[in-house]
Amino acid sequence: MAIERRPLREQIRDELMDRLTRGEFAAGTDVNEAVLAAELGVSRTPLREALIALAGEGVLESSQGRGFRFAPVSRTEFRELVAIVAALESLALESSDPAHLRTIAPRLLDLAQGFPDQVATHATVDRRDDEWHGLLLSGCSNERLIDLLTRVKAGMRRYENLVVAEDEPVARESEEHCEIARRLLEDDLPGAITALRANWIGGMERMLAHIPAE
Amino acid sequence: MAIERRPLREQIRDELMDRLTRGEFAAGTDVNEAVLAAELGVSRTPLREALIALAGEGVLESSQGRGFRFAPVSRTEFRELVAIVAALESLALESSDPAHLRTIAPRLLDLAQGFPDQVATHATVDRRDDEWHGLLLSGCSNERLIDLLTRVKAGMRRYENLVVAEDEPVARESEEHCEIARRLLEDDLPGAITALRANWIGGMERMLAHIPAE
DNA sequence: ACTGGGAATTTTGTATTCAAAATACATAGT
DNA sequence: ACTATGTATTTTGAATACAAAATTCCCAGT
Repeated sequence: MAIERRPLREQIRDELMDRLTRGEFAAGTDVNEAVLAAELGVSRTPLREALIALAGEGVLESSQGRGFRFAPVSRTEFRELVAIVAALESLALESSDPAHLRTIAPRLLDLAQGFPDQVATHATVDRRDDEWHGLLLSGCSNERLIDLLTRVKAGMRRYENLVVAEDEPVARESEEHCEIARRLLEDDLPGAITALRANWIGGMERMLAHIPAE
Repeated sequence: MAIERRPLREQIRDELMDRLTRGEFAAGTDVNEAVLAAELGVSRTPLREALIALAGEGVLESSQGRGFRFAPVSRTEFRELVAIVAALESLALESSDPAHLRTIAPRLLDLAQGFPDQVATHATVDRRDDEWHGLLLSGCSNERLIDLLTRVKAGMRRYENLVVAEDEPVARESEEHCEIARRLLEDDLPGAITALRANWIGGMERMLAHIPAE
């Protein structure tokens, strides 16, 4: 077994993202470095390094002398982020190998239809969604693009746990994914991209209902 | 006069980007933290914070125990970055207020035609180009997008000083900018976007000639 | 001459300390 | 009672100190 040795700052970053996804940090609240460092069992140095990395992704904000705070959420910013992700995923799809897309299309369709269970925690829905989009983009060889997408999506993570209960949205999302997969099956890349955009815009509007007006 | 007080890490980051743009750091070379910190007259702590921020932008890479190094250049990565920037600027243009675009179009045209001086250092050409694109995107209200573009472009900065001498490219660039401006004057947003994409792709190909095969 | 092993040295990663802001608190004055 | 001002406390920002790798260099052995 290859023992893994990653810098503490990266482990901390991941741990913080995990906690953020679990909704442990309220948007807009300050980070107390000493307290958080103690809680994680590390010193402030690597913690601050992790905080700076997260600030670069838009997860945190910082101001002179006042330290870091979890970035507040806003409808405007959410719309901005969705527009960016939609454009980037479109680019990723556009620059994917068509042959590969055809290969994964059936699996995408399966995944989209496959889990019709109504009872699903919000976290699992999101995880499944991430997985689906991950597969969709698996044929994109633009590494910087994939990297960028990952980071921008990290910046959106804090919006995920704003939605408390899911019901109709799951079905819609699933239907939209099917639509995209079907387009890919038919080798209709432009159609797939349009459907993908619609999926993001639609998901955004469904989500917006849960975000308080700023 | 309001005295400015910015964190050291940000000043260091800017200084490093400046030096990088001036070509003081060769791609692929290691950063010696102690030496660089001494040179800048700061301690390693804020320097490392700046390095981590720059690593998040792709300017630097890091690996466990081996510290930071300036990211090597590659034709592949350059193509990836250009594709990303082209897509993001397209989105920015697309989501700009058409009225505002019409307003700035004459100025864009002026700027594009205005400086036909053959003798221009590489740095001034780049600065002028940045300025032009900055004006082009000045009507984009998507702050996160502008932010992201700035960061991705920062990651491209190290490619700029690979070009040693300019000659024909300047004229081409200028001509392409005119084309974009003219489209905007005619309220032809889709046409402007297409021209913008062509501008990026064209600039990329001109640049690629100067990047050694990996 | 070349390879392998093992100190010595350098360099990074993390913790701790120190200094300077910012915040909270208390007290005096109105 | 409220504001203002000065002081204590907390918290961040930066520097230093320490520990753990990684690298270098040297020498023995083949």
